[in-house]
Amino acid sequence: MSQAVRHDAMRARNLALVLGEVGARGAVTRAALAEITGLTKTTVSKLVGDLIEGGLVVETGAVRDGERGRPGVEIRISGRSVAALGLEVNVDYLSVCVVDLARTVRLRRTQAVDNRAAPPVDSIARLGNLAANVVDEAVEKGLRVVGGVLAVPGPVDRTTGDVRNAPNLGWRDVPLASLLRHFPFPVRVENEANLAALGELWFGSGLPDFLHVSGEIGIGAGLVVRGRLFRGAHGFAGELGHVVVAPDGPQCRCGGRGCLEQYAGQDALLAAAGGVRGQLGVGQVAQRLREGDEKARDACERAAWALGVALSSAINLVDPGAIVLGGIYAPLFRWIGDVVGDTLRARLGQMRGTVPPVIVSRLGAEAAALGAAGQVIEQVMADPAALLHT
Amino acid sequence: MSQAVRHDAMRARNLALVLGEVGARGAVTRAALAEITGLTKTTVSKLVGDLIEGGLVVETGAVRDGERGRPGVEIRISGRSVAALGLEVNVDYLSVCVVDLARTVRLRRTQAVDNRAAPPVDSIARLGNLAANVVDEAVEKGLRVVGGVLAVPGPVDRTTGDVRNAPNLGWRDVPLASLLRHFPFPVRVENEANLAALGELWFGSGLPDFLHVSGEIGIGAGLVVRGRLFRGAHGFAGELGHVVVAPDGPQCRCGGRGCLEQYAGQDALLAAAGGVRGQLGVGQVAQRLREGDEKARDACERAAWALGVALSSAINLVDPGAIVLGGIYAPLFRWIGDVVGDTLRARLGQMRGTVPPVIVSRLGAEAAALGAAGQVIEQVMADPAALLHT
DNA sequence: CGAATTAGTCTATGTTGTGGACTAAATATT
DNA sequence: AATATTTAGTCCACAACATAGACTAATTCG
Repeated sequence: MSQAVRHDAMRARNLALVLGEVGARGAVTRAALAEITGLTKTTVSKLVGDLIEGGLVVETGAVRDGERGRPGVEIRISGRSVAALGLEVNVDYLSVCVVDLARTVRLRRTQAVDNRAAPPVDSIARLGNLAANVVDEAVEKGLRVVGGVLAVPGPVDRTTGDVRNAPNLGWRDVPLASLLRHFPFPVRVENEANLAALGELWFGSGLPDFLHVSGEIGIGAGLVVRGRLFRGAHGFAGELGHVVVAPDGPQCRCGGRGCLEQYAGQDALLAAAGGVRGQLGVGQVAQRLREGDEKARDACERAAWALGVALSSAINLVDPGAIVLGGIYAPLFRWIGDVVGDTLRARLGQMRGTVPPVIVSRLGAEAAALGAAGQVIEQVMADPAALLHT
Repeated sequence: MSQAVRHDAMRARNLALVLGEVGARGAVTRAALAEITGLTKTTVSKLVGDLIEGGLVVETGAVRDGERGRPGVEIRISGRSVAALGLEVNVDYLSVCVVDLARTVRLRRTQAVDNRAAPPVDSIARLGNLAANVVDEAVEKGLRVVGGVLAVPGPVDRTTGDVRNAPNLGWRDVPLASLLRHFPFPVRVENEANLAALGELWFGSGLPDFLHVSGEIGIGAGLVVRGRLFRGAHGFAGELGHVVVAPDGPQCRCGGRGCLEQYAGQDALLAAAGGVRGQLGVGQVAQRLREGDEKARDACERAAWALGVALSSAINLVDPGAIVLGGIYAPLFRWIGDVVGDTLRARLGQMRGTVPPVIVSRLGAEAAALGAAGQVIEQVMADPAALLHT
């Protein structure tokens, strides 16, 4: 519910407005900020003063742009004080990163571990260590880590922050509170597919509207509309893997039949490409494709067709601005992108003038960890006043 | 983009906050409002004073609740001053209504016309007349009509307000500006499925989260999340009719195959129920069903199964809080509701703890016109200051 | 009937943004 | 080279709005 607006809330909003404009434009003078925001020069000066004092922005010297008149002083987001921690547990690796307020990745560590084999407690402890080291390093660099978000591959209970069920990890009711309380700043938990989409938003293509598809063992999707994540009524939106491709298709572990996952999930794709389960990785499939392996090519085509079918349903329902393929689809994009696009055009082209473009994510496995850190940064950008007064 | 907050914006927001609280609770005293909103009694008194002066709320006498202390004076939304016009063009009828700020329907007129047969200009003129009469009557009742929204069955260009293509009506590039400028208040155009969903939100079940399915010739859906309509990147979200049921199913007019519309659209349903096209209405099908007609029953079952399949994809993607069936599915609900529910449970039950309930819309053909008027009311509630200062 | 209690108003005060005057620092003009 | 013009940023008096607490009003309890 929206809250009452008092003087402090007014100030908080205007601070966020100015900070957001600085972030969006990279470097702006106070005078330009006044014109953009509609606030007076006086007010902008005061707001910028507070932001500088809080270390959120810095003056970067006068601009000599050849225009006449006194040159303005450019203001930029400061990357030297506030930072955020991103954490990720996934099936076969752990990853942490520290991102500063200017959205520069300052530190990152990835550790290959089979988290299905290890008990959850061990994985959590290992991640905790990794993160503690990275945070120490960040502090040495003069950064102030103000928050963290942990990405887990499965639905997260939005109220408690616990993981109810992460089938890919084999986790069930894992209480993450112990890990999260380990730090001197708040740490939240969030679904990995959602965070990968946000990673793409803040560190990838820069598009404000898209559906990001994370192909892994399951297939998740994160919908970003006008720069904001769509979560649905309970926070479970984006289960693209169980969208129907063929209602009488192969049995799926979800209880349904013919779900996308059975055609384009990692296991289905690898099996169709001719690997014994667990013996073949996506990297090797890409290698075989480069060598012209027909079985691998057919497997990709089938997966891409199914992905196109499921995405055509998704586009009809949620009308995304673009489709971004990530996860295992990124390395395979050369062999699936066109088939997906063709399938979409065949099913949607007549109805809509334009079909959303299908593009590949340039972010690798770190997408979710980046999105996690980015979410903290976003929170600071949305309410800088919260940081200034404490 | 969020705007700068000045004193007037602060006031505007607090006015909206107070008005919204009055609307949500039906009747509240100033003292209760102060406690609810966190504003001081002084401020609430001033805000309420302005709202009373503007005719948006009224005092309805002291409450004698048996508690000790001075009794408070209850404030309610006033239905006696501000009102909104809802208009709807559909395939076989025109409909207009006037709704007051208390969301009471004050006037409504429906006219059966075959708008496919008539040229668009005639339909528009007829609707204009109908609306002008109703507005006159409203004015006689002392109401001040502050805005209107027109519902059309097809995608609307959000920027110009023109209808690009309404296949069910046979309309193409119909410029509605002439009709819309006819009134001394602004009139916008909006998609009928979206407005039907909003009608359900404000005049129906009262749920804040649901997917409303408008079964007509096409099948549209409107997604409401936390009391707000989800539109997607271009405003074309909710095309449930072209969600894939079977990728190699019957050819659809959209260019795809096996779209939901081919199984559960009005034409498909009536054809399967044994009618020659145009000879049988939904009402008669319901009659036959009551009489135990097997062909009609099988047709409904097949449509319901397909609807369940498509909805399971939709639920996986957008995670709605409930499914509300409207349009032609409302009179047929007795014969399709269970099959839809069973299909959903079979496909989703294992994955999610609970499957969204499938309920029937209690609103009839007026859903969209009500939603249209409701949208104007909502706008007033969201920014009452805009009305007060002019 | 007076004490206690709650509703609502009134007045002085504080916080924030505004608008215009003012100072500062550059380029253009003479 | 000196002066005018232009733009950036600061300063100060003022206005808008919310706050806090005193005050008045209207009720129930004892």
